[in-house]
This record gives sequence, C-alpha cells and structure tokens, in this order.
Amino acid sequence: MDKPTLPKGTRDFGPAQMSKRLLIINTIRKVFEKYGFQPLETPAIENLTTLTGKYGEEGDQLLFKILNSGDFLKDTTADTLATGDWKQLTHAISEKGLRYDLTVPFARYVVMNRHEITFPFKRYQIQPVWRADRPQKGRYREFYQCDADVIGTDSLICEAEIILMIKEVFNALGITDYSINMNHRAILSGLGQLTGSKENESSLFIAIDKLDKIGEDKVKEELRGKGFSEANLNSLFEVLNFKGDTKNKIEFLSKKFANSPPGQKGVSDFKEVRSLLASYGANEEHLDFNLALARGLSYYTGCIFEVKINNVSIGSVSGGGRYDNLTGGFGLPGVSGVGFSFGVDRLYDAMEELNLFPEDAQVSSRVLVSHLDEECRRFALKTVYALRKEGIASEVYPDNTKLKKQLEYADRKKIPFVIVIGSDEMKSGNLTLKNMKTGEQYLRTLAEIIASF
RNA sequence: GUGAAUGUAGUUCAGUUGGUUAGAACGCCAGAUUGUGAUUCUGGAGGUCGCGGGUUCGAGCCCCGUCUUUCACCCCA
Repeated sequence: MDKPTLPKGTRDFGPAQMSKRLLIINTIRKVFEKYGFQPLETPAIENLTTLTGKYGEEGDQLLFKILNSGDFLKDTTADTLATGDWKQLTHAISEKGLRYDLTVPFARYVVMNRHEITFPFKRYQIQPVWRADRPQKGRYREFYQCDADVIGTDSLICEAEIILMIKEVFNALGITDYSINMNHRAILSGLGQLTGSKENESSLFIAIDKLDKIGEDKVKEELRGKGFSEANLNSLFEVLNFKGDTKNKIEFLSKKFANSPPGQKGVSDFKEVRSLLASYGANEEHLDFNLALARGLSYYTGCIFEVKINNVSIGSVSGGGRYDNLTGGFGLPGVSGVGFSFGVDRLYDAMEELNLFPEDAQVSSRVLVSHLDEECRRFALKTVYALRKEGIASEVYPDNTKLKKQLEYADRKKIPFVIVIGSDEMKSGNLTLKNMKTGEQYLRTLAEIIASF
C-alpha cells in the first residue's frame, strides 16, 4: 500500500485551521445577512453545457470535467478516437463538471426559478469551487468563495453597498491596510477609443492590468509589441498617471472623455457611487478609482472591483463587478446583476502572514472535568451534564488515568479551565477549579462555577 | 497549458569531489517517593533520503521518468 497523498492543489483543514477559517466565514456571513442577502447553495456538479462558454476560452480549459459513468466509450466510434480531436472526444465522454465559480450557477438558478423569485434578488453563497489551474501560493485547485450578488436592478446602490460590506468585513477581521480598487468597463472602453485600439482592446486591458506589478516601462514595451503607437501610449499614460483625489480624477476624466459616450457613462457611474456613499454617511477611505484595473472574466459590463491587502504576498482577496447579461446565456436577457466574492483561502493566508488571528481562535471546550478514580469519574459525569445544561461547552476525560495526563490533555487542547474531582471534592461539594492560563486554583461549588461563566 | 526550481525523522534544516551504521534542534513517548499541565532533569522511540527506473564495486549526492510544493507566463479568490 502506497502512502496516501492529496491531489494537487487541495488541502486538509485540521481543527486549528478550521477554527480560523470559520472565524472568517462567519464574519462574512454575518455581514451579508446584515445587508439583506439570503443564503443559497447549489450542487458542486453542474452540466458542462451550463459551465462552458461563460469564462472565455481560457476558463473553459480550467474546468474540471467528470467522466461519464459506466461505459463512457459506448457512443464513441473508432473514427473519433483516430482523429485525435480531444475537444470533440471530451464532449462525447464527459457531460458534467465541477463548478468554476458561484456566479454562473447562481445565474442558472435565477433563470430556472425566475417565476418564484422576488426581484431584486439578493443572495449569498459560501461554497468551494474548483479550477484546474497550476497551483502556487494563494492559488489552489479547490478553494472557497463567499459570493454576494444582487440581480434584477441597475441601481448603483448595490455597488455602494458592496464597498460598505467589504469595509465592514475587513474591519471585523482586523485588516486595516488594504485598497478597494474600482474601475468601470466603460472607462476601459473609453481608454480603448483614446488609444485607437479596436481589435487590440483585450491586449490593451491585459497589459495595463499588470501596471502595478511590472511598471510603466514594461507595460509600454508590451504594448509597442502589440502595435500601439507612441502617440497613443502617451495619451494612455497621461490618463493612467493622473494623480489626485477621486474628485479631481473624476473632473479630469470627464474632460478627457468628452467625446467618448462609454467614457462618459463610466465617469457618471463613478460620480453616482461617490455621491451615494456620501449619503450613507460613509467616507471614501480605502477606495481607489484605479483606471488600470481590468478583470479578466468577460461577463462584466459595468463597475468592476478588486481588493488587495497591502504588504502581503497574496493576490487579490476579493473581486467582482456588474454584469448586464449573465442570464442571457440561459435564455433570460436584459437582467442586470452585480456581485462580488471574498476568497476565504487568500484571506486566511493574508491574515496568517499579518498575524491577525486571535490566540483563542481555537474551537474547544471551556471546561475539562478531570477525576482521580472510578467513583470520581462517575461524579464527573453528573458535573459535566450540569455544565452542558447551562450551555457551557465541556467534556469529561474518558479514561481513568493520572491527573497529569488529564491536565496535559487540557493544555494541548487549549481548554482554559479544569475541574478536578477527588474524594475531598465529592465529600465537601467544593470542587477544585483550575485556571490553566494563570495556574491559579480555587475551591468552588458547582453553582458558583456555573455562575462565573 | 508553456518554461524553471524543489523534496532528507512529526516540524525546521545539516549531510564534504559518489565511500562504513544518514545527524541536530524542536516536537513526541516514558520516568523524576503516586492529587497538578505549559518551565527543569533523565531516558527512549522515530527515516524505503517523495516515488519508480538507470549508471556505478558502491547513490541521500549523478542520469531519466513521475508526483508534490514553489516561481515566472497565462489567468484569477
């Protein structure tokens, strides 16, 4: 028997990690619910017809496909095999796949349940997704996303509330140094017009998205290689290099895009989001209108977001945007949606790097009831029952063993209090309560102990 | 998917130009006149050197393949 291993890019989460993960997930869930989002879960497995074509050609290749059950070759002819056309063969032997994100399954759900859903529909979804990517630090093949989407309204209140939710979650997690980068698909189109790139638009977006990573010179170099003229590059970087607060930036863009209808639309959306935030009484801290931000997922059409934590070696921990026609592919056109997603795994990595998890994050009993002999152990059962009845997480050491071993157990499992039951305690009714952190111990009745928790 | 590194006790790492029985620290287990953990002392266990082939009298070390992790590209949480 070979040593067991895990598939590439997957991980186990032990109790210590799960405690921290749950801290993140529960924080996000609470914020989502506070903003009126309702829970939804969808299957891990979707039909490939649902998934393919939604993420672009690159995305399709990152889909995990599931081999048909039974004789999956029964409809395959020798001819198909002989052609070596793997795409066609894949189509023949696999009709299901693992979900790649939570947005597309959500769109599928909305279309299937459109008559029962009350619009605008606000749902949140916290589930794992799978991508056949090549793993690296902060990139896994199985990871959790926490999505919140609103579908069925154009209102930019949704965008503003996304910003508010991000701030609340980060505040609750103790993350202080981060930026919420926001851009607009229409602004990007405006930039495309400005630089005279029609067919080259996507190479333009891919290049400028790397700006903060590789720097201006390398971006220019890449764009020259794609045939952009020096004049066009200059007008592009005149916009990208504009320094100033959001207000000044909007004024500047407004002039720049005077002759660009998409550019105008983007600028007016920015303005509106700012004005909405002000009406909430919220400030613009952490918010940055980053014109170089270009998210790859092709279904975005309006505002796009990406959140980065500063000074950590992890990519973006959250991202999202508005999509005007996500349900169109499922036969329900003209419904606008907007949503975003937190990446639990990356938040975890970042918080670990920044040392932001509290010491007592570990999920464990509050009390261990220890005992010195069989009679005491019986007495301990009564004690733990009484503690649990009061809602105090507690456990009895199951075996008759030395007190030393029982205390070691409590120490390792980070159980903060130990009740020691010996013959003296049983006789007097005064139990020994030991504080494992300070080492202090007192004699207390069970009622007193319960009252102190 | 393309290109490049990496892998040695549970963990972090040593290991000489290929040469006897592969080491350390921490951790783990047991004990230090039996009702006290985390600190101290003593002793002990634990490795198919990622896995599979090859070269060699001889491989942890060299070669090939494979898997893992990591880095760049691509993309993204």
